[in-house]
Amino acid sequence: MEDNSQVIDKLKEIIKQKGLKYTKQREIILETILNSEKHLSAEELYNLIQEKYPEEKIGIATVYRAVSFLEESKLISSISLDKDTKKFETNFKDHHDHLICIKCNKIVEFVNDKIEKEQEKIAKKQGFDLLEHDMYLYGVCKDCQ
Amino acid sequence: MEDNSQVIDKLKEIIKQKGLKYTKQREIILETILNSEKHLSAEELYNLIQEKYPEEKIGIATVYRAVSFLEESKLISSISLDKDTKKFETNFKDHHDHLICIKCNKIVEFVNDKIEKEQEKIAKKQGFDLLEHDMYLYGVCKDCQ
DNA sequence: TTAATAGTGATAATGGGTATCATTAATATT
DNA sequence: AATATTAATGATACCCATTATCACTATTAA
Repeated sequence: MEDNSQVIDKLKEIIKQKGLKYTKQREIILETILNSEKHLSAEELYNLIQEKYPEEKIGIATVYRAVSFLEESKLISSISLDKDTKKFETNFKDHHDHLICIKCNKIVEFVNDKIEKEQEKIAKKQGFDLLEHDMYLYGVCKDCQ
Repeated sequence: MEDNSQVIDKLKEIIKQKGLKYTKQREIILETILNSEKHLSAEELYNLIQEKYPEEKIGIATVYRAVSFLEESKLISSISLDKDTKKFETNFKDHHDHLICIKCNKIVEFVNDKIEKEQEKIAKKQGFDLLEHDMYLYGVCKDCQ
């Protein structure tokens, strides 16, 4: 996948720049996140990898370590809702915001130009050069009402 | 404190309406949250209460139960950042969003009606009943550019 | 090829949060 | 006011996601 290899190159850069070591495990873990349509918990990542790369035997501790490293390196982000464990997604999808059901934790992603423009205005008015933002809307979805 | 007693009245109402029982413990826990300037974890709440109400002996389990009940009742909210445990604050402060400078960490609070209305629309379109939201804008402030 | 050491896998340990249960206390009824 | 009902509490055992430990492996630089 064209896009993935660019992100993986970033990982290589970061690792080299920090004087660390590039491992197959980190690559597989990052790639699995890149290929996923949805947010994945450490546990889900672990299971997915066992299915998809049965010849590798990546331990759950390595998954936790990698995910922590990748987040620190700003290649992925996490959200943690309620009693659920933390879930991860790549930072290299098109930008989107989140609408989250507080009952079933379903996540709907969306983009809204009006809001984006308004944010830009707010920042400008305060003299800020706007770089990015996070927006989470919390509510109850149709199924859970 | 004038304000607190109004919120405590709400608690009494909710409890009566649900056919539950009003206890000193829940009142103390809610009051402690209302009086705090900052977000408190269950542990911090427990310690604060032991200091401030040494004659009471409120168990940590009761703190967890109360906090969970209060959040469900929409009297308080929680956030959980990073590896931190969940922290609670009253819902009876003014709502605001955050504009944050990534260089000097300055935080500017703001409210924007247009965005609030747009959020409501987005949620409605997806069939969600919107309850609350978090919005963080990240950028570089004038002084740091 | 070798040396140095970061990374890994297995698993023990940790700790925040929950379940259990005997006891206490709030409410409704008499 | 006394009583019956049952929700709430405190103490603590328990659970389970995450982290720490440690012997071993694999990557990098020389």
